Amino acid sequence: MKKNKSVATMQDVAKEAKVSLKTVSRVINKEPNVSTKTIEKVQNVIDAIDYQPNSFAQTLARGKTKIIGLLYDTPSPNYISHIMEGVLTQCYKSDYEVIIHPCRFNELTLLRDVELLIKRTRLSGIITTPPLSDIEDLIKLFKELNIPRVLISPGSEEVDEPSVKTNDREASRQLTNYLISKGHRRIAFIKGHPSHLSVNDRAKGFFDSLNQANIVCPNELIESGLNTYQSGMDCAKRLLSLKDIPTAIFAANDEMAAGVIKVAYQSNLKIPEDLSVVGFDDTPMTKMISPPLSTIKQPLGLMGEESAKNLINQLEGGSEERYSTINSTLIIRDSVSEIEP
Amino acid sequence: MKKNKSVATMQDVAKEAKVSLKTVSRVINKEPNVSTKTIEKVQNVIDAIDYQPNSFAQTLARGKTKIIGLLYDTPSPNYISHIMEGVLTQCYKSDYEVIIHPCRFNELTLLRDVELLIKRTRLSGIITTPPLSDIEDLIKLFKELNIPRVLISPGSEEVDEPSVKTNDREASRQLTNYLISKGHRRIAFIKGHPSHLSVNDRAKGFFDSLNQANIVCPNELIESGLNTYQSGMDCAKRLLSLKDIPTAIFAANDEMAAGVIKVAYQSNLKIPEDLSVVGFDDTPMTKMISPPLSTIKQPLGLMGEESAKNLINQLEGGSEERYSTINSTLIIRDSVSEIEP
DNA sequence: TTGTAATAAGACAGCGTTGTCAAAATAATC
DNA sequence: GATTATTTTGACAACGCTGTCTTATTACAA
Repeated sequence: MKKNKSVATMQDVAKEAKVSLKTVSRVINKEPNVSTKTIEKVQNVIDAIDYQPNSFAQTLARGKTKIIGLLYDTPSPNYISHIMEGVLTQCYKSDYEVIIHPCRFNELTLLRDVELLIKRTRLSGIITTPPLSDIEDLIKLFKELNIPRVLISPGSEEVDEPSVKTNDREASRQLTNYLISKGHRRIAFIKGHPSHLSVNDRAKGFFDSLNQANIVCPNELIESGLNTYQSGMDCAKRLLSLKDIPTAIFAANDEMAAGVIKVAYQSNLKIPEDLSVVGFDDTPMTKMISPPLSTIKQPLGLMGEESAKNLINQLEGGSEERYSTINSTLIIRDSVSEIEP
Repeated sequence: MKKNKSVATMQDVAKEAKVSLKTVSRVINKEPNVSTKTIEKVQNVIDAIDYQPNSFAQTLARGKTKIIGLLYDTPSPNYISHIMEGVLTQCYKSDYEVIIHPCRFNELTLLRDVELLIKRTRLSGIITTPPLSDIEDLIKLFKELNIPRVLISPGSEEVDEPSVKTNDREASRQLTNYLISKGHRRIAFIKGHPSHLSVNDRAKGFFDSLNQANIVCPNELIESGLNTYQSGMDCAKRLLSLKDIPTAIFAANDEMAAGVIKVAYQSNLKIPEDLSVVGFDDTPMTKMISPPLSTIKQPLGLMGEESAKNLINQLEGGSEERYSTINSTLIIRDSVSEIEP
């Protein structure tokens, strides 16, 4: 190939520094047993000619990659881009590359696709986001391929897999407590997408709080949505056509909550005076709608960082905690009113 | 290394099919001059043992990578994730890998960072998003490094670089025309972030329309924001404290438009009855606020696809158009009212 | 048939690293 | 000062593929 214009190679460094190839390699990889004098000499040459090791040659020689795959399936742009941000910064620090891979949740070829991805790019580890974190066959595949992995927010509780979770259930309980503390007793809940197990915790926390306060929630106040704005509207329509409408509605995500608010306005209800609404996720939109929505914020960036840290730790043979939980926080804005009983 | 558990290699295929290494290579790369019989024989073995070529070895041997870098600097999650989606699907088809790389616009190390990225990962091509597409030093760097590239939505008109643009100026003109057609004459404009050249076109189109209609726009009606919700509120406050407030406000992006709406409500103005508002970008939020915002939608996914296509075409020696323009479209919703003069 | 051109298949040397093992240099011991 | 550890360096063969060049095979014409 074009030997002339090409980038500097280890050969060049070795020749210039008058040492062997292997010694340069040692310096680069900070291996022990190199005299400080040699290190300095080599490092100077490296700096001088701006040498960058060829990662492909490294990978080939080492027999293993430094690449992490981030799998996702069309979650909200907000979700994935923040998770990604965290994963990238962490991987960048540890000199790992990241391959972002969109999947189709309910595509038949999902498993094969992922298998090919892993084999083709020789991924050294994988991070999954919901709802992929709950696909049992996928996890089985990872096990078979024996590939290190971290699941972000798996919904099932008994997963014996490295994972990063948030305390959604507890946060959800707190938010419900907050509603109750404001005098609400007739509270409706709109569940999230049935196949997204990870949103289940949100419902659980809701019921935890109600039980604790000895409030019984009639079935008519429980709706099931699809995580979309439209489905939030649909559920709200049913809820608001009840003879005895709820005083507050807790939607399992912000989009659905926004749908609720929309329908409430259409029904000439004022928010929060006539109806309190809360959501979950703290998407940017929550600040911009009227009234600004009270909700729960997941530390997405941190979750991304944490999962990458966890995975890299596995890869480098560390033995830290394989499970971690990060706290979500309540964001109180103006969508809840105090009511007199 | 662990020769036992390892994945299948070209050797294995060659041995099994009783052909030479090179012949297997030919089949894999669909090179000419292989008899159909041999192709079939080899392909069968490949399928049977589920052989996947080692891309690192390929890259090393070929002397060039199939990796594209996508550079971005904290644009809205919505923007980057849709662009990314398009880039990924296109690259996936052509068997390219994508490395997503966040940059810090005004960090001193930006240039060095990018240079290192390129050298370290041996990127074969680069795609930039705004505002990076307008950093002259960055483009100079690309030129020096002689690396193929595509700029998405560069703001400057005279860039002689492969690029993918939208007809923002024209779309903006049309949206303004629409306002005028509804009887508006006193229309305010909130410009975008001064260092994001790409949003300039939006202002230009606005003035195009006004000029065409022989409407003069007093200076007091031109505000300059920072693309954020908060800055939209700030600008709106000034605009709405004028003695003679505008009948319509065109904000250069949706976030700022949302800020305008917020402030208008605070000032007890009804929208669209008392004030019409339009934005730009069609972020998901625009449907959820009240009233749903009229705006302009950029085909982000397509833009991503197009830029990847363009870049890959350069890389593979094709000679198609280096510039392309994709049409943005007007999205008319309920934030504009007709006014009687 | 025989000779020639076209086509198909293979041998072999890299690509730029790292791992293994051996050699050289240095330090430590008696 | 001779001998033995220890540390530091180097030679060389992988890693799994592709490019170049050569050879074997087949097709075609005379």
